[in-house]
Amino acid sequence: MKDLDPSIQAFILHFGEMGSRWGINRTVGQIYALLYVAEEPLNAEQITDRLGLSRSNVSMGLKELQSWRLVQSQHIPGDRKDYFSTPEDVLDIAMTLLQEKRKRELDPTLTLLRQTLMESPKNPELEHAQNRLQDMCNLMEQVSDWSDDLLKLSRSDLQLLLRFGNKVPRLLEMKDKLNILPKKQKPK
Amino acid sequence: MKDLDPSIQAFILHFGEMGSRWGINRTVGQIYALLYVAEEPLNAEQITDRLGLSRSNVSMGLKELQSWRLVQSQHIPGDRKDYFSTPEDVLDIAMTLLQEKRKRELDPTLTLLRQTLMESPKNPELEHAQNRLQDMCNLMEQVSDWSDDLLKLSRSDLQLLLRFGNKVPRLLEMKDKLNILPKKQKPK
DNA sequence: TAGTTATTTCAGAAATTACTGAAATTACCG
DNA sequence: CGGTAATTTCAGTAATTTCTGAAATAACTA
Repeated sequence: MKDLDPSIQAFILHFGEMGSRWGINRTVGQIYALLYVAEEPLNAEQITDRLGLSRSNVSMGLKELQSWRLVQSQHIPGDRKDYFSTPEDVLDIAMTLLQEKRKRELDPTLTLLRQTLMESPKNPELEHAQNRLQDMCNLMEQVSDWSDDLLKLSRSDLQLLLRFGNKVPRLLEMKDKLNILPKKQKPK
Repeated sequence: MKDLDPSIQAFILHFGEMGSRWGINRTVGQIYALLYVAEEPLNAEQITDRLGLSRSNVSMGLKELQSWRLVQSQHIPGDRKDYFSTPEDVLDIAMTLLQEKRKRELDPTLTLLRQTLMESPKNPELEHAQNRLQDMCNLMEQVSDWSDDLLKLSRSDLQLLLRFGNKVPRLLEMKDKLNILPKKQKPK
């Protein structure tokens, strides 16, 4: 791993190792980390050199990261190479991650659950199972709706909400007291 | 896979396949799914039989699930075997998951980032990198604090919050208008 | 306690996933 | 177009992870 300060190197290696927990592989984690701290967009060759990976591996890794929308590519006029970079804004990054994770880790299961719950149970054991699936389905739908709503918030509302933290419960109390949100009202 | 209704079988297989995306393996996913829909706690042998896995694999899978606190074991008087089950309440399950995911997927990185940010940058390139890491660190800390607060909520507040969904932004507006939250807690 | 049953461990096998280099494809330029 | 540089694909290999069966350990009972 060439030309990299030890602390940056440590960061890149860490992302590589965490990659497997996060559902990407080591290479992909490293490429992301490198691009994330880079001052300028980098081309595939530069990435290959700095990380000591094969060119083809870098190509595949970049493709993967693009499929997550975590890196973007751009052309620099007068240069044939593709240059890659990560979005500046960490909140944007987090929202993209939320969206992609939901798509990959939640939606498929939600689909299956809804499908399964269409059938009517034929015996007590099945009925119990269906109840369990219904519980899971309900919760996942709520989480899914929540994340939808999050994704629609403006940047400033998002920041506000994040900074709120432990004050959310107090907001909830407030709602009771002030009776602002009608109990059964549909979303507009 | 014996004695299982096709729809339940589909559910178990699906959990097995999703397992790899969720950071557990197929076997662990299947065991969890089976226990989740079971009417009664099951012992390791029953799991082995119904899923067609090796006894040792089931043992390891159960250990893994216990390390996630997603299944609990209990003794049934007069029976030597251990019986395993999942918590009843899906909200409990979700909160456990949140806690464990944070511990495994967020905390280690937060630790590394904080460590790295102790050092002072020696050149412009490093300074840029440190700024990037600082941004990431701040966001992750906010997410971490948020989840802490979530975990402290009562069941009923949690349910309320979940059902809220898209009304959260309205709450945020409200906060401005009503000036309820003390300003002393200015986030740094 | 010895005898029995249940569980865990672990080394090797099997399966899966990641990585590489060579070849094919694409993109660009004159 | 033809030539060149950049990228992607893909078959084979390497590395990693998962799974198994046998052996060791632990838990219980008479």
